[in-house]
Amino acid sequence: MPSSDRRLQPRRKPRQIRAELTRERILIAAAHVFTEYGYAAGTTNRIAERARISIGSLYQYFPNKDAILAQLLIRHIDRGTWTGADRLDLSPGTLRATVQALVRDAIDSHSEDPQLLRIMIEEAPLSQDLLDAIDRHGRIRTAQIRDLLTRHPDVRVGDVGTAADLILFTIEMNTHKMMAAPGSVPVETFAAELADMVTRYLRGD
Amino acid sequence: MPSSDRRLQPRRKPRQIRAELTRERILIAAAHVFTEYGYAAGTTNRIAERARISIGSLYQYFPNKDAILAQLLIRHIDRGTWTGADRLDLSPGTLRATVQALVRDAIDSHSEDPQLLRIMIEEAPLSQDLLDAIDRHGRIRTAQIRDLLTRHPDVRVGDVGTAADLILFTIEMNTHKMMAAPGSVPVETFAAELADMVTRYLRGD
DNA sequence: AGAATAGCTGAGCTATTGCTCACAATTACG
DNA sequence: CGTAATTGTGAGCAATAGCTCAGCTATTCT
Repeated sequence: MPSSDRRLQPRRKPRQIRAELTRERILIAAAHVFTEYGYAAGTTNRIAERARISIGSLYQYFPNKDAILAQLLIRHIDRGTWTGADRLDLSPGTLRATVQALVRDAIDSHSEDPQLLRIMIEEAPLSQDLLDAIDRHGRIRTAQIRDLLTRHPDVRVGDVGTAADLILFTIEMNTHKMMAAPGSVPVETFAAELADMVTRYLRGD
Repeated sequence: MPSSDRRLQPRRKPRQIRAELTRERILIAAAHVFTEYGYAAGTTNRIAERARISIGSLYQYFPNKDAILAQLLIRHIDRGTWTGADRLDLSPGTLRATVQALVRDAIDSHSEDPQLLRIMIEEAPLSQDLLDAIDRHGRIRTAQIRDLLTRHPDVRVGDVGTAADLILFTIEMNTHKMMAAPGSVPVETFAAELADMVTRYLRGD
């Protein structure tokens, strides 16, 4: 599934180890700079400075600023610390535990660098390709959850598709908020309440 | 509670009707331009052009670009089509209806211009004053909901404060998503499921 | 070693943006 | 009227951004 957007492709493929290292330093620096300054104020010159390479080098591996952030986001999506839905427990009486596993997954995927993730999602001007990639990822997850809801004996909701959308988004956003603005409520407490809400919903009274 | 941030105050107070009209045209144009181009690409010159006034006039009523968007957001907050919590039904067996009223409020406050609201919240560099205003508004709502949860006979949750935070945010974000990306699911269906989820949570099994 | 290739540099070009200011036009008011 | 106050104008300034390119250095290959 190759990206069709030329504007996100590097102009040169690194052929030496040195080059690969430079590319990596750029990405690491970019993550730091975006986190610290946000996307708009995270200039390419600042990234190059932080990576201790010249601005010219940066533009040998990334055709433009967007491509740098795109690469970071792609990596985050691909890494996907996602508990395969098929590995989740489907026996009766375990719905609560199943939901808790979902919540934990969400927390895990946010705990690495919540600030950067927030910037990538909220501030960045995402290209159509990126949006497609995110969408694809979302569809896969939704399908998995829908399948899980269909097969779990304790689940009683009207439309499984709607329910899957609803709980995925709810878990995602609440986790996102919790990680981005920490301190207001203990993580464990909030996670437990969140799991409660979803569980009670799925059990259908 | 006057704003202390000088950078958001207009430099001149309009004294003639003509001036008031100009100010209004700027705000209307800004709403359109921000909606169409986003915040970063919605330049002040574009706003002036659309309002059919000169860029100089724009800067007589707003000290900078941020102030324009701040004014739009303030207005949205102040308008607040908010069903007073005290007007909500607290008699037993009506929890479902009460929650539905909350969901409807959220939908109403988003339906006017969801795209603009998204931009204001997600793209704009909000000043501390703005953030404070939003925070204040949020606290008031949270307090109202907490009060409601405490007094409603059908509500059975552990910590009322956490529950209030959780359901307000969940309703807000799900509504936000539904209005911003329309078409995927019928609004009524989604709203009903959302209300179901919250209701079942609050009833505590 | 020497040529060829790959990688790196950074001054500065081009484009754009938020915003100013000297001035003109309009309105208020005696 | 005539004068002062208010409102409106828009060329252009200063700052900053993304990005290029001519030339340098490092590595690889024969």
